[in-house]
This record gives sequence, structure tokens and C-alpha cells, in this order.
Amino acid sequence: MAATIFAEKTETRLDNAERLCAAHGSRLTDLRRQVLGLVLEAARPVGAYDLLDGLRADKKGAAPPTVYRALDFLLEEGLIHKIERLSAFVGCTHTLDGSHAEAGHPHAAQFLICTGCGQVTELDDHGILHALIDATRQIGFTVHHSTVEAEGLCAACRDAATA
Amino acid sequence: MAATIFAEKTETRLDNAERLCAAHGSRLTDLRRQVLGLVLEAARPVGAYDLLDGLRADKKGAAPPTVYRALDFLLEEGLIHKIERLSAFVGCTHTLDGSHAEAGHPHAAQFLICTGCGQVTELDDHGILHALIDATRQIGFTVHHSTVEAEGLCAACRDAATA
DNA sequence: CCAAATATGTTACATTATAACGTGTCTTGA
DNA sequence: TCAAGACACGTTATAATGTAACATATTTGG
Ligand SMILES: [Zn+2]
Ligand SMILES: [Zn+2]
Ligand SMILES: [Zn+2]
Ligand SMILES: [Zn+2]
Repeated sequence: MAATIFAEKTETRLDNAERLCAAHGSRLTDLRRQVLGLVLEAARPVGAYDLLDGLRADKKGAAPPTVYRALDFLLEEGLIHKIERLSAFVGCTHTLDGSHAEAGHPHAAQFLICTGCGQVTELDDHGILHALIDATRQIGFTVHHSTVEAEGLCAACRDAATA
Repeated sequence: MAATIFAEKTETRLDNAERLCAAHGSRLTDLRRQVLGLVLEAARPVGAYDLLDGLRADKKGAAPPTVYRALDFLLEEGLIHKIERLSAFVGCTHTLDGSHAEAGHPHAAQFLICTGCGQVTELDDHGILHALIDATRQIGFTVHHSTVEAEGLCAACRDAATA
């Protein structure tokens, strides 16, 4: 127990996550809830070992498998995403805020990584997804999962750079 | 010296690569040529440490930085690509076979990873790229580099599965 | 040839991720 | 109620991937 209390907004999203899990028979345990909370509180993608450090504030002897297992669960549930180019994790904007229809399992998304400020924006753009599906279907390839990540500058950082 | 001799087709592609480098003032040294050869001979994406093992057939005491530096060079030249989801590398189909206009620097591409046979296909699909550019421009994000990787089944593996 | 730039060698280490096995906890049906 | 099984978590050890830092060698241009 003694789970850390997060900011109110985070707790609300955690409650949403808990409902989403319950809705299809999986459990957002205290541990998983805490790892998800740590991901959500971070303004930017968080590495597994940063999460481990965060966990250790509560649970002294926590080890890597603890956090990796929680992350695997959260990925399966579509509650977080892994940013491959950063080996780091972000909360899913779609499942946790609005009540997205596709919640409860991993979903296709696209990520914009700003190399200026480090922030990552999640897109759910049908155009990109369809272009990918179209291109692959032409050569008989069936897509099960897609990774789309763009690095560049967000609007704020670009303006700061040209000023 | 004593650089390994590769299959004739590979040597041809290596010669192409050497010309591409020379054309804009960089050098495909023996070491880089050998690493590129090892990548090209592999039917599938190769990890850095597999390449290191390959290198050691010639150069007994080779160490990780040797292969990572060669890989960095080859990536810069657009001669290979890194598949992020596999932490592995493939030769670029476009720059090494036909003489692609964009050769000599990294370029946007998309990769189809077959989870059945492990083979990776490189696409250079304008539709996907444009969909990405369009979606990002709408929110003021400027893309410098993109990673697009799809996992699924190639035509052959899908047919084998349904049979 | 000499100096600068480039490329490689070498040692040590950092970061990310998983295997394997033991322990607790919860459920559920006999 | 209570065993049996499933699930979650703890713990130890190690695998796999990637870099920092500094020394040496090779190439290039003057
Ligand atoms: Zn999402
Ligand atoms: Zn930014
Ligand atoms: Zn390419
Ligand atoms: Zn296949």
C-alpha cells in the first residue's frame, strides 16, 4: 500500500484507467497504478530505470523486472506507448483522457518527438494509417502493428529558433 | 587488408557504395566496406554484436566501438538503415542497387518486418511520407527524420499460415 | 616532410532488458 | 472449507545494446 498520491488530474486519469481495465477483466493493481502514475506525471517520455527510481521512493528494493512487468501490462492494455527511438514510455493521450472507443488493447498511433524541448505528441491520424495500409496491401503484406515516429521541432521550438 | 571477399553481387554493391561515397568526399574504408558487406550478405537485419562477431573473423580483437563507428558512418551515408524495433541494421535497397537520386545522406523510408520469416522490406512510399508531412504541418511540427516500421506477415508467410 | 584532420584501437563502463525461480495472494469449484 | 491453479510480485543474476574517453595510426593538404 502506501501508494504515492499523484496530482488530482493524474488520479482522475488513473481512475479512468482502472475502469477500462475492470471493463474487460484485467486488474490495475497498486503497483501498476503507481507505475502508470509515474509515467503520467512526467512531462516527457520516461525510461524504465527512471521509473524504477521513482518506484523506489515507496518500495526500497524494487528491481528491473518489477517495472518491466508493469510496463508490459500497461502496453497490452493500450494505456501507455513505447517510443522506440527513445527507449522510453509515454501515457496514451487517447485512452486516458477522452473515452476512446478502442481502449483496452494496443492501438496504432503516431508520435512527434521534439528534439528541442523533448516533448512528445501523440497523433491518431487516419491518413497516415491508411497510406501505410494501402502501400503494404499492394505488395501483399498484412500489418499487425505499426511504429511511426517523427523527430523534429514543435511549433514553439521552431519559433524560438528562428527568432 | 586481408578483407574478406564477399559474393559477387555483394562486391558489386560495395563498389557502388564506394563510388557514392567518393562522389561527395567521404571514404568507404576497408573496415567500413567490410561491415557494409556483412550487413548486405545477411538475409535479415543484423545486430551490432553479430557484426562484431563477423568482423572478428578477420580482426581478432575488434571491440564494440569499431562496429558502432562504422555503422554510424554507413547510416550517415544512407547506405544502411537501422530497424528500431529490432535494434538491427539492413542495407539500403534504394541507394545500393539502382542509382538513387537521393544517395549520399540518410533518407526517409518505411520498413515492413515479417514476424514469420524475419525478412524486412524497404519501401519508399510517397503516400505515407506525404500523409505524415500533412498531418504534422497542420499542428506546426517540422519533421527532420521519420521512423516508420510495420510488423506483420509477408505474402509468402501469410499464404503458408492459411494453407 | 610536417601539421591537421580523419580513422581506428583499446579499456572501461553505462544503459536497457530478460531469464529463471521462489513466494505470496486470489479465485473457484469439489 | 480447502486444495488446485492462475496470477501477481520478489529476488538474483545475467544478457544485450550502446558510449565515453583517451591512445595510436593513417591520410591529406600545404
Ligand atoms: Zn494511444
Ligand atoms: Zn519543442
Ligand atoms: Zn534506403
Ligand atoms: Zn515472411
